[in-house]
Amino acid sequence: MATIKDVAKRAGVSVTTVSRVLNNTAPVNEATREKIMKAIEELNYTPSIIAQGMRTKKSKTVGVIIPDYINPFYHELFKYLEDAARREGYHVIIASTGEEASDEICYINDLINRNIDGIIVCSYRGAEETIEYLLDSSKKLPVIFMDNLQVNKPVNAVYTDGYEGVKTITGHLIDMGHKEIAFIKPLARYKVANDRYEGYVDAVKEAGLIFKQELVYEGNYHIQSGYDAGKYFLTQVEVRPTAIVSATDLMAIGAMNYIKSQGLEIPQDIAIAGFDDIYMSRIITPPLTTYRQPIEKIAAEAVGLFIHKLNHPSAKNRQIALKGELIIRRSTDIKKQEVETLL
Amino acid sequence: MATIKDVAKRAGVSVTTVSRVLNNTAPVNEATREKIMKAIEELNYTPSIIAQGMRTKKSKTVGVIIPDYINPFYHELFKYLEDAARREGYHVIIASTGEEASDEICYINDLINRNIDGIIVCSYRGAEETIEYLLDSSKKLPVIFMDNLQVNKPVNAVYTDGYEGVKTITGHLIDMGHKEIAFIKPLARYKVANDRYEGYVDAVKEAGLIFKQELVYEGNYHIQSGYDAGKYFLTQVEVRPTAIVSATDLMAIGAMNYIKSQGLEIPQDIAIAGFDDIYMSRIITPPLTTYRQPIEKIAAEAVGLFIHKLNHPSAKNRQIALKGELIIRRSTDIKKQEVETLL
DNA sequence: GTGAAAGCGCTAACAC
DNA sequence: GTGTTAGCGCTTTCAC
Repeated sequence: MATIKDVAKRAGVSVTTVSRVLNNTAPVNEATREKIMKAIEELNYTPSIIAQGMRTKKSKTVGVIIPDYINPFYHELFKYLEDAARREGYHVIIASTGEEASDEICYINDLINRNIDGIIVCSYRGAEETIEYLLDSSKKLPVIFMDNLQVNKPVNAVYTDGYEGVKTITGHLIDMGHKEIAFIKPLARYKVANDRYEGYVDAVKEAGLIFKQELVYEGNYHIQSGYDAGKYFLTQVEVRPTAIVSATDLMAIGAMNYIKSQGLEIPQDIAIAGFDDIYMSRIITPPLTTYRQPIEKIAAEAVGLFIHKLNHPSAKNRQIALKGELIIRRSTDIKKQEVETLL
Repeated sequence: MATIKDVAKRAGVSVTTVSRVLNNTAPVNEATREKIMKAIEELNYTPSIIAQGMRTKKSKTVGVIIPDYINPFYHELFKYLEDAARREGYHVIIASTGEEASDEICYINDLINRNIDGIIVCSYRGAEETIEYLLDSSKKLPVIFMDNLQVNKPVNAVYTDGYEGVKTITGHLIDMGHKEIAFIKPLARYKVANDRYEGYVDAVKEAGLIFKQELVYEGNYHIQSGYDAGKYFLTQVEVRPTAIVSATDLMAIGAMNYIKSQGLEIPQDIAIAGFDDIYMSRIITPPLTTYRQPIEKIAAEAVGLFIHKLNHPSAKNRQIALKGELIIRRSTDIKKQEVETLL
């Protein structure tokens, strides 16, 4: 690997000058510049990011904290995040969250002492301590939440408007003639979860339907809890709902599986809709109606927010709520295809 | 962030001594060691990996090249890879492969000048140039292939025995009484693909069945090509097969979708089996019979190989072929559950 | 417009 | 057992 010294020697100039043309940090004589460019070319030189980081305390790397690896939504999100970051010249290091809060904090520290330039936190649902630690870190480096946390401090955040989303999708079910609509609710700790819940409640109430607490099941984001929710709605409630809205696709798919296991038809016997639009949702039968999160845009905005905060550390934090899109498929609409042909 | 200097000052010793206790690189007086440990504790010091890398040319980071993000198998693999690497104190940086071979090489270079300590290549299916470049790089740093490439040079590799796997699964179908068994073949460029194909061919022949070329469809790993394969087998061949074996779960799922769209029943009208055991395979209906890749073990072995090569650069390269496991589900066996209850 | 020199935080000879 | 020193590859004053 050629170093800046090699380039300087070959071009017959000092390393300073080479650095200058590399970073455009001061005017350089055109002839000198050309000599240097030629040397760079010939030596196939690229500056060592490590050495740069040593001086500048920057690493052109951003840490991404992903809640659990269970939900494929995060895999997809991560991909777009990686793409968006790369387009800006950044690498991405993943930090999955574990069990022990203290381990997590160690891990975050580990990232920080790799001089990462910022942290993007995807829907963290772990320990309060870790959140606090992240909030604290955000004084020192950009921390972007892909979520709408219920915290007093106005953090930098980007997320899909869950209130609007669930309201839209519940409205769709109401339009389809359903009167008894159940909801699989996410754990209520954070605002993003409550937003979705409130979207459901308001849609039901505004349509003049009766809101029934027993039609709300609290899931834990895992597919199994969607399955359990399906079982609950089919066996434990007084009047069986004719439709189910789930706060995530994955739980909706879990519920579908229970319903199918009982020999019931979707959507004829019971309609079902999710939220996210993960890849799986179009593959399964019947394909799942859902509210698509604008995942690519979310990723781009998050990286944008990060870059902005990096360049303007004192800039006011922003919360960006993005609209998603209602995707109607067979699971709520019998007129749609039983199997998607465009995979 | 405290530095080694701060620790040295606080402990009243030189930085060298601190470095020594940090790295256990020379004996240190017990009393001195304790003083230093105390200072480290008090300052909450952790060494800067960047600065360490500056000297040692190591970064405690490994680059992972993932072929496409379409197949969820790679998401799952990546997770285990990350876990295994972390357990060894390594971070993982992802390098997805793109369209342009020259871009890819740039990207690999970019990783290398971040001083990554090695590269793990997952089933790369891209440009020949890139492979060459990687092979060339492997002279300088450990490169582990998670694949069995058809190259003359004996690389470091770990992979699931595809011959054995597909032979097992085809054998299972034969045991179930099938005589006309079709195969969705992967692109044949690399050994790993041909292994699977040969497993199919040998299973058919050894069972005394007639091998028919028209029952082999060449897919491109995407789900859509599985769908196309299903269509081909149902509409273009003389005698419709009663069973289909696919070289990947994803293509099997694509084929299932076509079959279901035609109103046929799986496995009654046609049985189908895959290879991989991705998460989706147990969620869909009917659940998919498959040959499970020992993904966690693959990841662990790959990281092990990497570490070993790092510590013994001149060690002979090894190819590790792992056995998988036949997972029988409803898609080939009517006696199994229509829907998995354990998600 | 250009260069010399210091220094980022660390490790590794080399001395003592 | 411990300290001094050089230097990894780069950026950045400060001179000229």
